[in-house]
Amino acid sequence: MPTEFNRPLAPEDWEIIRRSALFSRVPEETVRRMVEGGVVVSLPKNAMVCGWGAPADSCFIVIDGLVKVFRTGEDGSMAVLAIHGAGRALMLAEGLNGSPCSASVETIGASRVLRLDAAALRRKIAGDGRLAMSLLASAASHLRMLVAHIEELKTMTGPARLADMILNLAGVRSGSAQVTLPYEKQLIANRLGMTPESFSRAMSQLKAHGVTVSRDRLTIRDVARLRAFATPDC
Amino acid sequence: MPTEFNRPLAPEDWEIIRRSALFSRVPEETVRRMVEGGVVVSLPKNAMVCGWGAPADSCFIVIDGLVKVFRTGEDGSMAVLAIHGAGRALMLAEGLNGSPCSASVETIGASRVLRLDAAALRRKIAGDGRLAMSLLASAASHLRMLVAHIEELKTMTGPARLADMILNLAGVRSGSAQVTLPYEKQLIANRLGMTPESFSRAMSQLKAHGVTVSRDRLTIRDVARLRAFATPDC
DNA sequence: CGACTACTTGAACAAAATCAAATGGGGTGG
DNA sequence: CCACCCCATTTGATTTTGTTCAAGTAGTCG
Repeated sequence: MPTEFNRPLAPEDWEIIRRSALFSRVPEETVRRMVEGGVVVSLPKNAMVCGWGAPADSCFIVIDGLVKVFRTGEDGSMAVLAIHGAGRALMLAEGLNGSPCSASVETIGASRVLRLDAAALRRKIAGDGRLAMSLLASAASHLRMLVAHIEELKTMTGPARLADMILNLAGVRSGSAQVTLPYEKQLIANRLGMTPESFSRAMSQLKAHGVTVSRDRLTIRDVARLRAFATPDC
Repeated sequence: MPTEFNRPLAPEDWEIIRRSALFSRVPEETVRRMVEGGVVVSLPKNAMVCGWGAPADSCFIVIDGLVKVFRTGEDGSMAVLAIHGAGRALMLAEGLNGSPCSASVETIGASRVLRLDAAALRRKIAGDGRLAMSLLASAASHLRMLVAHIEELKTMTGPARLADMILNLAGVRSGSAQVTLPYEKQLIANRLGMTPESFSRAMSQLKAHGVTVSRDRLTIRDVARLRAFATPDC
């Protein structure tokens, strides 16, 4: 368990938060009030941010690095629910109504997160409808992500899910593209709901659809073609 | 498309909403303000409440009956995300921040829902921190449900998911129990992420673990034994 | 009674997990 | 600098799981 280093919010961290998707449409003054009193926590790789079932007395905002949100079964199996980077909130809904953490969170690389006291946040919201609204918006986007995740799991095959993820990473509509896998393949595999072996085979299949792989760098020859494979109909 | 019958909120409907899990911990006056101006809509079976992608200018609360929340793929495939009964909110997060509906909702039997104007609700929240907090709590519970759903899909086999669902319906820790399936098996199958055929076979497997089936009535000989099958470890 | 729908069952097939064994870097200690 | 080890990844063979297609049963509603 390596040491964690804490300090108050520095200007460059403030900029990251200010610009994040979560707050980009919220008045600056409102954001400032929300993060007031927060502490920046620096964490090494594989550090636990919070554990399932624990009281969520803090909320977090990722400033830097990547974290995985996951559940573990009694048998030690793990299901990755999401992987979050800068600007994403963690344990927001839980912290705000005093419920226990619904999942565990760990860093997957050296990261910095802003820790906010849940009780203080609650007080601020009670007095600021605008802040409440922006947090509700955050919850809504979180919900949409989970819903999309479930839909994927229920309706797409493994290789299709992988293709879909790669296309999202590429973020391009047509032509060719270069993508770098943002983290270990094992983790991606779990996030996509498959074993590392299946992941590897799925990747092989994509080679037949214009994807070349070298290490963690992918080249998509024709984005439209790959999309046609990921979403056969429509 | 059969007619829908609308009328203002009657006292008996008020009681249902007042007592629902969503509002049971919220001050009565707050709840009253929230549902003020709402309209009760009576819907027949298989009526659409709202469709994916449409602007969510209304939020709903189920008063009576059951609705399914689902997504459809471009190819017509359907993925049931949840099935909700009395007291559950629909399109709450979406309505509150003006985003489009993230899923479709249809009744699966004659139902009544309370329709609330999203813009009006938004205004009320901005002025009432307590109301905001209770809605945030609702969003949180919704999140937890989806997270649990994803975990199930990723870590349990079909029969285990079915067993788990039955145990939840029974709501008993030990001994024996009687359960009535609350809706069509096809729908349950989809909700559990499998085909009707697989559902049927899964049910057969459970017979070997002390479950007898007759129509939509199940008898669990020993709850603990079934639980051991659903959650092999721990 | 007959048509319809929901459900069940069977057989063949497809997808993914599992078990087992290679491959291949990257980093460490010598 | 090099040999070696550790770990992630890949590949192969096999088994489990679940889907698909097809046929049959049963209850329901006209």
